[in-house]
Amino acid sequence: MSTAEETTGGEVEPWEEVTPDAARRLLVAAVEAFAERGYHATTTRDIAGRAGMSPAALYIHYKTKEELLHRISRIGHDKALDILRSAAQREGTATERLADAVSSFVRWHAGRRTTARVVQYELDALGPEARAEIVALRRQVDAEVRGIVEDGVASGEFDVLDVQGTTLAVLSLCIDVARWFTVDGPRTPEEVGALYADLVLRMVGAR
Amino acid sequence: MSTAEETTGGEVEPWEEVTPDAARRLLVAAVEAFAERGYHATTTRDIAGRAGMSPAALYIHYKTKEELLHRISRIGHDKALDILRSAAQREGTATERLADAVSSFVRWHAGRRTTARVVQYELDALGPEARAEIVALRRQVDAEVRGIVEDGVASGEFDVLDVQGTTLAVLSLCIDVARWFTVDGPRTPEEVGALYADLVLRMVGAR
DNA sequence: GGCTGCGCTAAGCGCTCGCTCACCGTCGGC
DNA sequence: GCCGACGGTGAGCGAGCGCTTAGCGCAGCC
Repeated sequence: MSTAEETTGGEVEPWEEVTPDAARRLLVAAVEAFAERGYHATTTRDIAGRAGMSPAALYIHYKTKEELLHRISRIGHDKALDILRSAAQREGTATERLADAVSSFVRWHAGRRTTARVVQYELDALGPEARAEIVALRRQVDAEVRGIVEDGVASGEFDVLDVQGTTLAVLSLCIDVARWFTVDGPRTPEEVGALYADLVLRMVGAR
Repeated sequence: MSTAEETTGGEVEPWEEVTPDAARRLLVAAVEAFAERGYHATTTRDIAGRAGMSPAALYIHYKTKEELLHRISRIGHDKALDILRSAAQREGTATERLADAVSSFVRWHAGRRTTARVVQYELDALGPEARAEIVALRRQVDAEVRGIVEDGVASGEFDVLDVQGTTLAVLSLCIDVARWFTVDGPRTPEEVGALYADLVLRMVGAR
């Protein structure tokens, strides 16, 4: 496994699905700007400038500034869901699968922190239709984690009183990594992933 | 204990320290607007409108829109720190104090969710000086929780490998309540507080 | 070599933003 | 009964926003 994969939860080259090249450069610039300043504080001139283009160029590839956020959010949620599904569907005990899910999910939130910030914290800036689409993806994210917790309870591996509440707390813990993590900090994404996997196994009372 | 106190972590009447009355009405309106839409998406016209005043009235009581955010953030952080200090300094075992700290901190984040959202998620909208002041308060918040965890480790009540990392995770878990909690949800602030206190005691390996 | 289509830019439109200013009603002190 | 202080308003300023449009340079085709 390459270093890039280790810090991105399996993501080799991000945004490679966005074409043509100019559209990808604009999208990457938007991710950086949105993560740094927030969607509403970011101007289309700032995005275009970071991509080395004129403000008008943005509107050749995207209809509006909101469409840019929508695309980022959609691709990011797909990726996050992918990561959790890979962990949930692998072979192994519920304990192993939960630890894998948490550590890779956390590695993604820390390693690709700019993307994760936009994905997790700029949801409210989307219009009703786009938000509804993303909320549906988030429900699937919740379902994946809840499934592993339920498996662990059923097999007697876990000791959990409130499955839905505990699932919510586990996801909440992972998601908030995108808020506080910084590359200047004392921990690598891998270390945070390992620490969090341990903490979550304690939360579910894994034996 | 009254219902108001139960859902606000001891806060009887919020913002009573803000005078005169018009300044408090503007500030309460700003908290609602910032929590709902975010600082940058909120206009001074919106804030004034919610307070039943003209846009110009805002500038009689506050120098800028940012000063409003600063005051909200400062008062909110003071309150949050108060809540944690009360729990940390009470008599009892580290286990009891940590459970008390987490449940009351979470009750505040859930019960006064609008305030907590602004306090926890609009920090980046502040200028450098104001942000530095708030960051110092947040370090004190961290120190309070870390103190309890260290006490528990010293007394043998807790089993924690990484004290700083675990403290960070505990606080992160509590803070993120402000993001997902809603009054329409299935849980009351008290229920979330109790659930989270239990989860945190598991995280620190309380016997 | 001339033509066409496309990615891109320079300029700028209409609008709304944070904020200001000239003015006004009310109320306590004398 | 008049006056100054103060909290408030209506109108609007300059700036910067998201987005549009007319036109330009260049690669590909005949």
